[in-house]
Amino acid sequence: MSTKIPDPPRPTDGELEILSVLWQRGPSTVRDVHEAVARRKPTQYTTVLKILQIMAEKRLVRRDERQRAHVYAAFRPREWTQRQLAGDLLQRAFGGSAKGLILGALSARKASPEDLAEIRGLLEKYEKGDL
Amino acid sequence: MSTKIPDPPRPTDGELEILSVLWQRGPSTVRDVHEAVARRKPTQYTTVLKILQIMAEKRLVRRDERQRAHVYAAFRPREWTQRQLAGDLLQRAFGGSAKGLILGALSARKASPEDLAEIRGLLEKYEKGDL
DNA sequence: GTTGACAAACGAAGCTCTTCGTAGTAACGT
DNA sequence: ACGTTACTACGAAGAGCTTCGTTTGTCAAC
Repeated sequence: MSTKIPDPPRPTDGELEILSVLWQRGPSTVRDVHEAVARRKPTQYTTVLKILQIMAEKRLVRRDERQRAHVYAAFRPREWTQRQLAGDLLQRAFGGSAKGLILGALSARKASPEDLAEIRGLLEKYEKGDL
Repeated sequence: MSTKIPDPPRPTDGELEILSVLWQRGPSTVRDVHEAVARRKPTQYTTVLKILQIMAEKRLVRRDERQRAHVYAAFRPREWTQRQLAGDLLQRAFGGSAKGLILGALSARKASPEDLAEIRGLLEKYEKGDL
């Protein structure tokens, strides 16, 4: 019998910013995260710490307390959370129409030819059911 | 010289729910919106009213007060807001990678063959710069 | 005009998110 | 041992979102 782990809630803006750092850096101390965050936005060390603590309660991150400087890591893989967020927005703002969301994504930001090629690849994979 | 209208802020969850109703129904009274919302989630009339009032302040909706029952309408076209939301999530959660967002959208929700065909159409249009 | 209905407006409470100051605590160098 | 540094923990304030009860205003019918 497996321990049931409820899905974590949708991360807030601040939490997502921190998750992005963890996705990029891998398991990190508060100091690491703070440095990364503060580079883009003046932020207090304890603010980052507090958010990370709350995220740990919410199971958005996992905390390793074996060292004095605790090490935090994203609880779910990046892809999992991203899929969650995409699906959530899809549902809430696009009435479930993937077409609409993709149109929005394409028009909101320039995609390179390489991106487009990759996207085509995704479509083919998807049609074959490989996704 | 045109009067500058600042972009409205990103709608909250509750606001987006109401926007969806307005997108679907077009300009509506509070009563109309409330009926639509209450069908999916027990909600008080005055709650919907309050949120609509706040949305009017934020310029998320426009209010026509000529009738006793004020008529509310989305301030920006649906497509505009959707593009905004897609771009925002793209930036915040996918590091600007449209590929990632599209992958997320596809894997989060089943897309029909017709959808896929339309998406291909979008890609072609996009490559031609028609978007 | 008084009453009844329906609508907007107001005010407050509860909650979450964010932020920061401060206090406590463990490790380290001298 | 002592003071300094680095880190966690705690508490509270401020803002925004949501919710709802209550009040105010308007209109029409009698």
